[in-house]
Amino acid sequence: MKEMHTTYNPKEFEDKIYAQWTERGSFRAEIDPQKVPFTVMMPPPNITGQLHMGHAMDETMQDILIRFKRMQGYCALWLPGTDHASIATEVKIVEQMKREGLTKQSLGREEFLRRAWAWKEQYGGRIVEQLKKLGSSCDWSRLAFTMDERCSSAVREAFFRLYQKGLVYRGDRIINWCPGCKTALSDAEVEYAEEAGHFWHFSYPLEEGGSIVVATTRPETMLGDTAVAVHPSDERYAAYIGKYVRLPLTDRRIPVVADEYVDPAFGTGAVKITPAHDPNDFEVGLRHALPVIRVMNDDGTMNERAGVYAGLDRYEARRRVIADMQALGLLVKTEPHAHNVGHCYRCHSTVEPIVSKQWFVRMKPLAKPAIDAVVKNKTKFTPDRFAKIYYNWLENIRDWCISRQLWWGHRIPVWYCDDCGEVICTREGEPAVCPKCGGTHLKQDEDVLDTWFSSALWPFSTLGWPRETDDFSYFYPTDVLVTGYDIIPFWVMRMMFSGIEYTQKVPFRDVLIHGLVRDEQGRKMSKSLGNGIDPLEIIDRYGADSLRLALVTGVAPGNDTRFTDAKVEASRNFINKLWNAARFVLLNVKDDAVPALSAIKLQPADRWIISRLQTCIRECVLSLQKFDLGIAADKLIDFTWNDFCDWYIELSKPSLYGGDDEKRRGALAVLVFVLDNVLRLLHPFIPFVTEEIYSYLPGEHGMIISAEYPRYNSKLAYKKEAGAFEGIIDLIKTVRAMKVEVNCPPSKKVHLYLVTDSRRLIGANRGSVLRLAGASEIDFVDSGAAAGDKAMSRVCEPGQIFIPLGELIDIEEERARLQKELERIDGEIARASGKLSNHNFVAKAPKKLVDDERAKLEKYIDMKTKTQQRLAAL
RNA sequence: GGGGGCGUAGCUCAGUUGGUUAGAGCGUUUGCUUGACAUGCAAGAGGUCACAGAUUCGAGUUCUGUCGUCCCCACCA
Repeated sequence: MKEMHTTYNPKEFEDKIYAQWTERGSFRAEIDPQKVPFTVMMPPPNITGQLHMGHAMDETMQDILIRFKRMQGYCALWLPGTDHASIATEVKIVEQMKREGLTKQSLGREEFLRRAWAWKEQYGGRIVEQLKKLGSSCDWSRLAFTMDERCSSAVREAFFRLYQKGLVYRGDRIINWCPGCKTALSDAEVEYAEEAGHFWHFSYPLEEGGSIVVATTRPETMLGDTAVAVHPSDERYAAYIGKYVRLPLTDRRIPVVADEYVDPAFGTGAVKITPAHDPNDFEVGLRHALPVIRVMNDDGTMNERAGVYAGLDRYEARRRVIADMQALGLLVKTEPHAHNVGHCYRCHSTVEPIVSKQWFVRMKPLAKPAIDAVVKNKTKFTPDRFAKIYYNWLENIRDWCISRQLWWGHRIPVWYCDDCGEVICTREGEPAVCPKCGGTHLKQDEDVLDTWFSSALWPFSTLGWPRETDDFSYFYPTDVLVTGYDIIPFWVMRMMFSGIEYTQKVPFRDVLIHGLVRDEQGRKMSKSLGNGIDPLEIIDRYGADSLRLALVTGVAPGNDTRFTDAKVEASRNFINKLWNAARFVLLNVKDDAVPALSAIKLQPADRWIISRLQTCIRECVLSLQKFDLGIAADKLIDFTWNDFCDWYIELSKPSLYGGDDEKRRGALAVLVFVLDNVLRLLHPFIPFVTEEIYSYLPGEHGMIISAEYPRYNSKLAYKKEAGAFEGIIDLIKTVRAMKVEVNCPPSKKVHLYLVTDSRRLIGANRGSVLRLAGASEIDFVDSGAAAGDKAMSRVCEPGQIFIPLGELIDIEEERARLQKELERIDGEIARASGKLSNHNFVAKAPKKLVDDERAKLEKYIDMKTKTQQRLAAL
């Protein structure tokens, strides 16, 4: 039999084991009608991305669930993939081209796309390799990409269906325009941040004399003003309604209109209306049939409609407008004003609301069924409070702008007829002839779709939809989606309504939401702060298992967590403990044949640990089923370290070294049995080290990844025996504490005198008690007198302990200690009898609770008597 | 303006449907080269569960309010 290394060194086996899993196809989900499928779709990381802690946590949680279900016998599919990340990737490629002195325009669309694909080939696989280092057991044979053929045909089909149903439309609307990326953005892609700005009050002269003062934070937009609005019931301005204003800096004549939108209490109570550059103004403009004058170009400079300001950057234009207004004596005042400014989530440029012709998805009809599905519990959020956030989004949703003025992405499958203007959307192929006029001058829409349009189809596009593939019919709908709360609006919500709309089924039954991984000080990890911790570096230092465990312990679903080296070290220490426990077991096994559990006579300690194991299995499986990964991990660590290592292994030593071969073989059988269970229980959390240790276990067995997950076995619960055995543990702990109290060195053996009813049980565990309590002899006596006058005493679960300590003990100190103990016992008696004298408690509380309380009271009364006797004897 | 989280040991956090003496890791105190492990072992110290009410036989847990703190959404120019 091969021997384990003396120290836990993950580097020696993690890569090797991953290769073994891959070679054996352990991750591959083969459709099996006999099995129940369990499917998880990996949130596809961006091809531009590098693995960060957020991914590491997300992947770890998914891998835990997948490995757990796989071991439970499900046909577990974890489907991996990457996202083309339209805007993020295009930004990177443009940057790269810029360094070479190239632009999109100079290169042309075709050449640009060729470079983009080359870029994808070069970097798109990087994150996939990083995922493997974590131990992710995904089915790489099904690796998907949002722009591969499968996903692209799903996008085409989805768009076509929406078009047929009139759920997509093209129109001029105010959208968020990013002058940096030169594309439209959806509402979700804008991030707001408070900035110190100014509020400029401008005086607009009325045609008939007098003036009206408006306030603005974006003076340059006044060049596109087409009205001034006041509240209809605002008396101050009642006389001006219907009159005209001469818009300064231009020669335009614009009306004063009345609109409910204006808040008379804010600012001057008069608002300049710029329909082309403000969403609210746009609405006002529609109500009053105002012209829409767009004064800005796509790159953030002013256009020819801005007159003398044409060609200036928006901020330069702002300065000039202010200066010119001041020169005209029309700048009434400037006041500081903090306001929220929208920024592009990719390049962080200040976003401009601009009127523009874009494609939109009509959201109202899609949102309703998506809300209902969660209300009706077809899809369940964990923790469920996130359902509220989901509702909140969907209930207030506006139409989704899906066109992007980019090249990298799914081109909008719409053609325009140059001859008659007909708009053509086809299910597949490229139309050659206009169905309306027969013309052949057809041009495809220049724009691509929002990246999230294809991600929204992820749970089924990856399985072959719209074709009725075997994968699709077997694995869909998926079971659980694991993701962070920050992308509920981007992704979760959109998958929900898309899944329901296209497949008539919710795309997943559960959504497990986790929080953010923060740095040691609780700050969000970010590139700009430079406070990100590289998971790969942590893996290099501690191994993937330690990282994984650190990411799930002490974490509650949905809550943010801080990542610290100390946490990884704690996990590493645990794994080291497990490693050494295994080493202990296996060193003792040597080349012996280990008997089956059923073939040996179980000792009390054996039944105790086996019973504790059953409890652990039950609680662990229950927690995993509820997605309480942190709790499950805690229970496993606690059982392994405390019950198994600190108690059972120590308890087994007298059997192993006592010279009784039957006992030795019995202890070995139990040690191997428990170790085997512990490894399988822990495998989803720390797959590498459990696989490695498993390979050293005696007997014929395959790999742990395909082993069965432990199941609770009521026949092995041994409730009564295990309960009784707790008394032995209490006895040992009490003796240990007694020795420490009097500074008796652990190496000095003491003589125990016990007054107890549990002579048989203690007798059966005599060796363990002597060894673990550090005692030389045990005598069962009827009273403490046998221990002599100068003895100390304590009451424990099985009875009363006396230890004659001769000169080692100070009578006065012991008396004081007993006095203190008596006070504590009195407190307990008061508490218990108080509870029991409460008629309501006795009458209304469950019977078991009342009985327990009575038993406790009796125990304390007994303890009090014994302690008092001891005090008197001193 | 709307919604949500958090406030528990020195620090970071768990705490399942209300029910023994409120837990863990780290830190800390004392002792220990105990035939797997000092990445360890044993024994400890350390908590008015933010505050005030309410419900209940019983509240860290449920409800109401207050304070502090963080986040998301909306975006009154």
